[in-house]
Amino acid sequence: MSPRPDVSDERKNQILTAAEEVFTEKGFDEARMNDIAEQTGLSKGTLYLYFKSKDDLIIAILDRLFQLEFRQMEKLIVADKTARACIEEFADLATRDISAMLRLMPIAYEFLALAFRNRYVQHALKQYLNRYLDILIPIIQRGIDSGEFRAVNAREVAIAAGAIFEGTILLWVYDKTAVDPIYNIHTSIRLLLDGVMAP
Amino acid sequence: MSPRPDVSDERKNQILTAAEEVFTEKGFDEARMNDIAEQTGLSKGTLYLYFKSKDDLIIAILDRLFQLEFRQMEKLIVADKTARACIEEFADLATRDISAMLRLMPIAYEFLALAFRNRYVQHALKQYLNRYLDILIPIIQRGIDSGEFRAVNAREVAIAAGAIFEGTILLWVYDKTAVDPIYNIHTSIRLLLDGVMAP
DNA sequence: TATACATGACTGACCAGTCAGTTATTTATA
DNA sequence: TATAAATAACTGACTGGTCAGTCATGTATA
Repeated sequence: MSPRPDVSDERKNQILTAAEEVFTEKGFDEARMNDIAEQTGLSKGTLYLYFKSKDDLIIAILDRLFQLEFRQMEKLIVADKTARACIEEFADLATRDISAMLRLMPIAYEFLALAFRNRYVQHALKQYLNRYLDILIPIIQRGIDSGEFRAVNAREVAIAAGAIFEGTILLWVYDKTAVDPIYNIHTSIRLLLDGVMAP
Repeated sequence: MSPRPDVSDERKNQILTAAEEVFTEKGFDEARMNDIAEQTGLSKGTLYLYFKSKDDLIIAILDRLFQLEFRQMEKLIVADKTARACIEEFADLATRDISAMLRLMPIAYEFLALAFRNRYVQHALKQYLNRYLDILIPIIQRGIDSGEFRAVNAREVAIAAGAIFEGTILLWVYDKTAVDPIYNIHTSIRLLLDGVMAP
């Protein structure tokens, strides 16, 4: 028997949550390992018991973030709904926990910048987009086949919808007073769908 | 008379161009002032004759970037065209020099991340969005008033178009093989416009 | 000769990562 | 029950490398 219960999973998550907070506030480079240690209530040495480097910690945050996103996507229930209703529900789902998401945008854009130089980050983002397309394209195709939608290209529509989602948040970063992510994502998706509906 | 001709404007631009290159490749934090000096063919000390700090240099790059963008926007000629044609020309214009733009995306996303912590960057991005909206909203409104478009909200359409533009490039960063910025921006804008046209 | 322009070795602050030492908890033994 | 042994968990002062920014010293041109 171990002389003490294993707390490593708990500690790892505790550290990741603290790191997320500190990185969000200061950025990857301005954040000090000491800041993160302080935020957890642990010492700097302890961080290195659970993560072998600062970079390792950053990558672990990326992984946890995408796990969450994927779990979110899987909540979509397709059964007996119109394609339009499915896509609108998808938008609902995506905007449901938006305040938690928006909080993490400083990190998200650092990851996007990192993607140009870091293969692992690059691969994670690629996976994310393709997982999204694999869900949305069949729904749109079903809408086309059933005559609900015009004979558009399903992939092009899926990319347009994805661009609206990501782009609206980006515009919100440009000016938080000019754009309301939830509202504008919904109105934009509706305009797009209007352009796709069969006459 | 000065003992030598004033080269400071030329030097500044030379340094900015070199810095842009190095920052694009390595990111703001991994880039060394020595790297930039080497890229210009000047010495590190000389950089500090023209820019008082690394941060100052980064901000100067931001300023030059937006100057260029604004000059690009002003090329749009509105006279005697349908609103739809105007918006499509706007998309043409925006995608014309896209390869130069895409090259700078690593920097662009670093600026977006910076915007959360740096007031100056924040203000520059805000200006940019609002300048864009000030151009596009009147065009769309004109389309509505003339009966070319349905009675939609001009601002919502402008934001949707902006989101498509910015979001498509973002999706391209996610996966450069899955998205073709020029092609997908055009198809998406067209789908949106289809949704806006009067029946 | 006067001076704008340029240099690059140098410095000092900074910080990721280390490690010798400490503390806390459980188990084994008497 | 008391004590000792075992070890997981944790600590924080320290180190070595790094790099932005400086400045004493050139150099070329009017």
